[in-house]
Amino acid sequence: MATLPIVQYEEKIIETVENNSIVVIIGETGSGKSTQLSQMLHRRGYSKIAVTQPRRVAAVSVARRVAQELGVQLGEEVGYAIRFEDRTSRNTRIKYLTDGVLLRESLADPELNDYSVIILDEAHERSLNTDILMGLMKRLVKLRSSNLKVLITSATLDGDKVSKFFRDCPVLNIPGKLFPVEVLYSKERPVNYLDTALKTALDIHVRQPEGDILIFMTGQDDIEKLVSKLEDEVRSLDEGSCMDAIIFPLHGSLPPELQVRVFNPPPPNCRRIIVATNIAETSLTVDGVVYVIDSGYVKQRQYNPSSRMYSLEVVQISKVQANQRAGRAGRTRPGKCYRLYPSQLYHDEFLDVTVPEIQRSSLAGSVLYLKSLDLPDIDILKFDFLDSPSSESLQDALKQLYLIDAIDENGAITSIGRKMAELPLEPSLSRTLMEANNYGCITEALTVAAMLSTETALLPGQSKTEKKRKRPLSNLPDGFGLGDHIQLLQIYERWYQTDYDIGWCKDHGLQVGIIMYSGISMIKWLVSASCIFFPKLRHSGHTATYYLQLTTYCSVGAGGLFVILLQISTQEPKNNPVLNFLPPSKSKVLPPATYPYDDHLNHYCSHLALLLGPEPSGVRGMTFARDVRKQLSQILQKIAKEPLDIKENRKGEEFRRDYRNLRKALCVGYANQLAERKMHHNGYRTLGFRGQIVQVHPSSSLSSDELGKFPDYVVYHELIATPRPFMRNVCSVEMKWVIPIINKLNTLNVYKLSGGGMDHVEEESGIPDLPKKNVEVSAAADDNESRIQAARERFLARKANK
DNA sequence: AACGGCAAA
Repeated sequence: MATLPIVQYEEKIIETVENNSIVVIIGETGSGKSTQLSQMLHRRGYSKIAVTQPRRVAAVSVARRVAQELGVQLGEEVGYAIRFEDRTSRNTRIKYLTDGVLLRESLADPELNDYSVIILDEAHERSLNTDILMGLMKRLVKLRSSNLKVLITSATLDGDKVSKFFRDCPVLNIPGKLFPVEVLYSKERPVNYLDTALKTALDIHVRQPEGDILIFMTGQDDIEKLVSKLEDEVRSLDEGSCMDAIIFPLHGSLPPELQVRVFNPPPPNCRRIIVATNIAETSLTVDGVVYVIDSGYVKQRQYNPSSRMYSLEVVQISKVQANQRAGRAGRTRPGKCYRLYPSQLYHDEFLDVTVPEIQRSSLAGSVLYLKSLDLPDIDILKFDFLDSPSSESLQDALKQLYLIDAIDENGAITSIGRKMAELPLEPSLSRTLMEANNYGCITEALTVAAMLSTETALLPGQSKTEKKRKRPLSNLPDGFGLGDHIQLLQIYERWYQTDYDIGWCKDHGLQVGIIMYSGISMIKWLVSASCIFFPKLRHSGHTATYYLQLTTYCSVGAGGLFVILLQISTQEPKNNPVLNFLPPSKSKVLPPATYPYDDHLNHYCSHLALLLGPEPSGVRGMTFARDVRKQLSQILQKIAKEPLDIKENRKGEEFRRDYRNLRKALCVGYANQLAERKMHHNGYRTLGFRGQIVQVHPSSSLSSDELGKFPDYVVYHELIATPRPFMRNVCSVEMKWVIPIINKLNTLNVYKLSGGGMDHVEEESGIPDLPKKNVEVSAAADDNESRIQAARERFLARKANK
């Protein structure tokens, strides 16, 4: 601890913080900023300190580490708060939280008066939430200049910019504890970066002394190709000519038990070669890496506000990213970084900093959030961001919010919008929930919202053997052909009928997800699943017998958080290492009566977290949906004036063949995401400005009629160009529900929405200096008028046919 | 008939 570089700077840091409201800290990797800054300020007597982290695991593991260093019980003086889990108490003085949680807290108390210090950690990653927080902090220090200190940690290349943003606040540089990394550039950009990476890796393997190799690629496809090529090449090397090599793929859609394999130390005289996405850039740290091969590329999600479409593109990384990648080689000893691009390219073409997420995302949710804060002096279009999103993007957000009644025609937040902002959902889904309450289908709508929040519950398993196996999707409900929202609802209802049986998910090819337990919640789980102590777990009410097996354990993050993965299966495991792993005295019986909690076990478990999941791929599966649903219904109950009729779920009501009320609610909620089928084929045109021609995604459960035609109108959850434009997750709606929305589209006036109509200067000038957008509005209005006419005619024609 | 970088409330 004493060797952390930051310790020498304590006096300087404290002095600067005492004299300034905002301080930027440039803390390189290994400087100890995440664990030490909060403790220094705590020692200095600041009453309550919040430290934000962009990732949940980081918030938990750093808090755990700090509690350990201070010798206190986690959740007392030192605690953390992440979604679904608040481990703090009245005594908590240092609180680690995800930036999303702090944003939620500031909704309840915009001045965040609970805190005397707020530290925004990892601000250089420029996550959407951190950027909004930076804007808010700038205001807050003015309001609370006497009793609030803000610290922002960033990267070398970004520090001056952040300082400038905060009125030239002081910047402190804290060196890191990395070993030197020699950077080698290639002479030119390779034609085929996959082959070049292959050659470079083999060259290192054959010529260079021991040390693991980490290769940064862009995605799963390239990783799998490179892994198999590397395996072939390594196998064909002469026996004994060099050391062995073991090759691991590493990316987010890999099941966690395969992800954590890279943490196992390699056998003697064996080199690990890890082929990874940028998951290894920040989220996972592998010790022992000495050589990094950097392709210079990354896949980025991009939002285009004029087409309202997302795309996933391979782009050049930024200098900050390149340096972060290089740094991965110097964690345990001096290393080397092989950049597969020329040094000139790095200096001349690479952006200093990654394009912030706020400039790459749809902003409807963020704008609604800001509106709901009621900041009196703030015009949303002029909100002071470190990097502003384009005005087109902000206007897009305003239009969307207007269409779903979250703001009125003058851009002011409505009472509906206020309630929507309370829900941790995209605006269209929170609007759907509001409407569903009026139509008596809130129970179902909650489930739909929760299932859509998982994004990946229905994805098939990723491993090759999984792909060969035919997905038994045919056994799953089909949504009666009405669309994916209905199908997701039916799937969840089925799962509910099995009493949330994890085996059922597995049998039906659904992602289960990971449940993260720690501390007391983990002990509770251990007790309830006494299978740890008895290898057989009999699932109550069912005849099947499940077995639990410890598959692996490892430590992640700087705080030394231990993760155990347990696997549930219906096959009897060959061995059960759990019994060996637990302290011998506790490995027999733990009767529920001794809980809470056997001191020894409690102490033991306070340094453990447990990830439980049979075969999750990505963290978000069915268990996540269940957590989200519970959270949403709690929030809804809280903000409702009268008690709501929310049931845990409905059983066996599949006779509701048309789900009319639910689809009606969805139509209102997704008024900004409507599409109309083209006359003569199954393509759709999105309604609203600049209609896009799009197709229903082939994976959709939406079915066509006997003539092979899709419904005339659908709502969609997302537009994605991959690279052809698709609507992902669609639901059939009826024209008569759509007409009021089209009418509303006609009243849309961006000028007024963005507050321009209230701008005195422009009004008094008398010059009708209408922005271009107004021209667009009238053009769109004509367009819509003719479309309504056409729709009416078709409607009447169909009626006449019947 | 497509196919998914990483986060988070």
